[in-house]
Amino acid sequence: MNKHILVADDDLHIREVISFALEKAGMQVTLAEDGRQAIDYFALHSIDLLVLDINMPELDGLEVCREIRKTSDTPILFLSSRDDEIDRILGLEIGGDDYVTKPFSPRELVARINVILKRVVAKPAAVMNQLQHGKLAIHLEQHAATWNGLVISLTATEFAMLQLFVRSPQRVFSRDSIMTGAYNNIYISDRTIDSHIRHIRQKFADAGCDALIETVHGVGYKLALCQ
Amino acid sequence: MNKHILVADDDLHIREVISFALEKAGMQVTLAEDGRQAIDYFALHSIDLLVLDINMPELDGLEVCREIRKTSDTPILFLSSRDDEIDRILGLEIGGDDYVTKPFSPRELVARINVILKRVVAKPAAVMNQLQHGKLAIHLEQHAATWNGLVISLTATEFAMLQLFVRSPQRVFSRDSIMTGAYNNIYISDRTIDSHIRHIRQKFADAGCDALIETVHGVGYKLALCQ
DNA sequence: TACCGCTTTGATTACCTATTGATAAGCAAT
DNA sequence: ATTGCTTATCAATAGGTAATCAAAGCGGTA
Repeated sequence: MNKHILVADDDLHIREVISFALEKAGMQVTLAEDGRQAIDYFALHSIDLLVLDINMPELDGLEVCREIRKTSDTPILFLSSRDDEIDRILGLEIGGDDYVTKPFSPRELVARINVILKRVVAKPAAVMNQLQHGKLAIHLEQHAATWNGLVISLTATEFAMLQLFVRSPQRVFSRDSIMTGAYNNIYISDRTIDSHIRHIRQKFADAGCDALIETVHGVGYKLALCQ
Repeated sequence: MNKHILVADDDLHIREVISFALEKAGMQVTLAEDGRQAIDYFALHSIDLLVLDINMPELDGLEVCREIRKTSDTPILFLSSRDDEIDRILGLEIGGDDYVTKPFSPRELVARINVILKRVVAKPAAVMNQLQHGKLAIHLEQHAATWNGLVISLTATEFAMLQLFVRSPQRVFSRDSIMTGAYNNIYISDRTIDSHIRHIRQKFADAGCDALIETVHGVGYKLALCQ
């Protein structure tokens, strides 16, 4: 259960301080003197978290991170000496999880490591329950649509039809397939479909959106690009 | 109560880092992958604060802010990658409340968010057990509701139903889901639900609150925005 | 037991939506 | 331009849903 932390720093004193603090916090610590050692050790051991100094000769922390990230999502915490060094640590290319600037308090380092480690087992954040198509959004739970942030109230049937369109944005729906998809295959007149289309168009036009639904002559209707 | 934060960033890793940090700080977090999603989500949910990445494809954070500001004063905190972007943000017409430059420490972000939130509502941390939605408050321990400070006495069933609504504002509840959520899945007539809705509406109307619960024809009922 | 307040329900009315046919407008090929 | 077909529009109707109310059922209390 006690976590295995791999620490890479070229400064012996720092290594000692960190090692002492982490072991005191019940973690298993492995120390690397440079990036090369860290990468090699990582390849053959199961590590729960890496602590990487950015400023190391030869292979610096960022490069180590890049290398690690090719094969692993193991959390990485960076140590940096100056603020300007830490460009994009938390950003896209690198993929760090947090950073600490030197000088740091060992206690803070431990605290931050614990935070990151807890995250691994934490629940994923709530998923946004909406379908998106350009400026159009379908809010399933709220049973409502928005266009460019404007709420557009739809009746149950209109909502079902629009939802059908958004779920297959580029597809052309014949009136028959609308009957099957938005209703339960009940037969209704083609005029009924037209009528609902008209109402939907009207409501969106009122919100400033012309041309949400396009007519494909002789075939049916489809959702426009509507960006 | 626990605040609802909407975070928009196109970088998955950043979203994860932020989401974890904020949830750990007791906030409710919703993640958006782009500005469009954020705007549309915002339209139908009560959000206490937005975190917007400035650098997003399509609709960037500044544009999102501009859009939001047309209708709302909800605090906005920007994430920016470069310092030179920041001058414009704070100075000009945009209307952001703070900014954080990447890379940032999650802890710093939380701290700044808390500062902003406290500025908006300087409230004592005493009363914990209540749900809030605009002027409506559900006092769980007292088993009572208040609207705009006025106490509204509710029966047990009415209280259970209203609580269900407040826990998911703007969500549409079918009569069935009300039975499941507010009762214990016991079958009762649809008229019973109507009746309780009527009583709740009546009591709030007496307190000066019309349109607390909206009817979604053919679907069910939902709590109005009601700010 | 009788009372009282809350819950439940059926009946009635009011309201809203869906549907449709008629008519006008639009499109495409001759 | 004409013709034949497809789509748009509209208003009226049918059908379904919600609001309201009164009365009955239920459970606790005096």
